[in-house]
Amino acid sequence: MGKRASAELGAGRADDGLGGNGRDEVIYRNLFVAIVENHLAPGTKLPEDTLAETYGVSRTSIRKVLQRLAHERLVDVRLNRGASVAQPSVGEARDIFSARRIIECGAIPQVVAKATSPALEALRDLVRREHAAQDRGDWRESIFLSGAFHVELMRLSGNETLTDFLTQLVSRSSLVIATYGSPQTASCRHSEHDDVIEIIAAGDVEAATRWMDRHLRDVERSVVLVEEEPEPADLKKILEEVAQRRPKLR
Amino acid sequence: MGKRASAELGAGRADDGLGGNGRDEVIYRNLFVAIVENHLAPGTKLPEDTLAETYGVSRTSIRKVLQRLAHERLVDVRLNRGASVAQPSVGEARDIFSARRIIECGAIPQVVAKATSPALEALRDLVRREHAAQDRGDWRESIFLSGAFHVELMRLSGNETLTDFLTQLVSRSSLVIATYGSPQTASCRHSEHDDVIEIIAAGDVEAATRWMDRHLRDVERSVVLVEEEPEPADLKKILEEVAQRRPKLR
DNA sequence: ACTTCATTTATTGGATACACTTTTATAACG
DNA sequence: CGTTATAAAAGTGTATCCAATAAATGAAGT
Repeated sequence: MGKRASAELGAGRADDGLGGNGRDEVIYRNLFVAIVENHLAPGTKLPEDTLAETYGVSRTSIRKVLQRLAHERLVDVRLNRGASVAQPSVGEARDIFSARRIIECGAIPQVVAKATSPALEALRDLVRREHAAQDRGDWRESIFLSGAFHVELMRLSGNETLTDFLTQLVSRSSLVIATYGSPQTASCRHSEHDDVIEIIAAGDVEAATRWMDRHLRDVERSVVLVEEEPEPADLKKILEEVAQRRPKLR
Repeated sequence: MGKRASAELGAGRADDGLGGNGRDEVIYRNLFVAIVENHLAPGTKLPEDTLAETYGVSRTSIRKVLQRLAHERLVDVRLNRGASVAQPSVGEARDIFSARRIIECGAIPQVVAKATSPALEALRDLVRREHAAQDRGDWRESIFLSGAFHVELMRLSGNETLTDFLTQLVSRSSLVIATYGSPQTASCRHSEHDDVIEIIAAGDVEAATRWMDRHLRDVERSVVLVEEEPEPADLKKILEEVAQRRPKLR
């Protein structure tokens, strides 16, 4: 895993309005990256004791971090049942992408208006790194940088509130990608990010908006696809079926 | 203060993905309403001990609630300095209203598409209550219900994620109104909420979008107005001026 | 009298301890 | 052999305790 690009994907600012103490900020970022880059699969339990030992702090600090991640909907916390990596439902996934279309397209005018040359160059660099990651087959980094691109684009609008919202939507998108959709599906094709930079540089609001809408619909279509059953897991039945196919243990 | 309308203004759902235990959920809602209805002025310190005694729980639970409110940007938490009711900056205020325009206008198509008769009737009832509060001069309830209207309108879209975002934006708007802007300015005039219901009932997406944009710009203009200085509080000067006006103590 | 420095007080950050709930393991029973 | 009941284990929820930091008070010096 190369040098981290956490800075770009926000993950909450250093001073975030919360009382981030530096130490638990590090813990937060670690968990955040672990979840968003899919090192921790959706549904994975996150026991407080384990995390506390891992990071050499007490459960108190861990709980704070988990609460924060829960509020960002990256983990589920159920009463007396602890925290686990969130598993977005299909409906949730649709909401997320719908929200992204509305917000990212809606902010395009301000993004175009405030886009400066150096800012665009920074975006180009981000895309370069994204392509590099893709070429070397590092799909985790690739997805990560792809998300960072969208967030940084939004940051150009100068609207911190919207940027925070989008940061959350983008990280949740990563969870959606991890839950539904095959790895290569999401990361490989959609790297037309170069295009939109030039459209924005040209100052064409209409075209940029249309591009963004199409782009997001493409990503969504390539991922959500199947409405799968809630999976109460007829474990018994499944095992019986398998057993019938292989009547004896060889 | 009449029966509360907390349900409408969200304030986080009962099961919110966090481990809301019922007890601290009550505490959260209390504080939430107190802040949004401006019973607690922006900048008010919120000492943990005081709150703990008030609600008869330990500081631990209070801290959890404060963290949550901090994440929703209704309180500021600074390291080793505790929590206080947030004071949105002018820039923040602008961002909030800008975000609201993008999100609320952007969601109009889905709102119109999914609006049902009973849903619209519920909205009309909300407006009736808003007018009632206005007529009796209860500007707190009035502002509260006005916000609830926007949130409930968004809820019609069926997009929970966007509804959550808007809930946060609306409550922060209340803080902005409390910080800048005179009470009657904000609550009195803008009760054209009836109009948009009929436009939506008629299914006119274009008109509804235009209405919403104009409405939100009106609200913003009536509130933010002045870019005021950071107020390092020339306490001394102020007191001297007062002293000069009243040279002797009676 | 005003400023500066030291001490005291108040308040927060974080760790530990204990009560309670859920889950797992074990044993008794059908 | 499978099912249910009981007991142990693991894990979470909350309160309390101690250390660290910031605010407030008071003293000394200019």
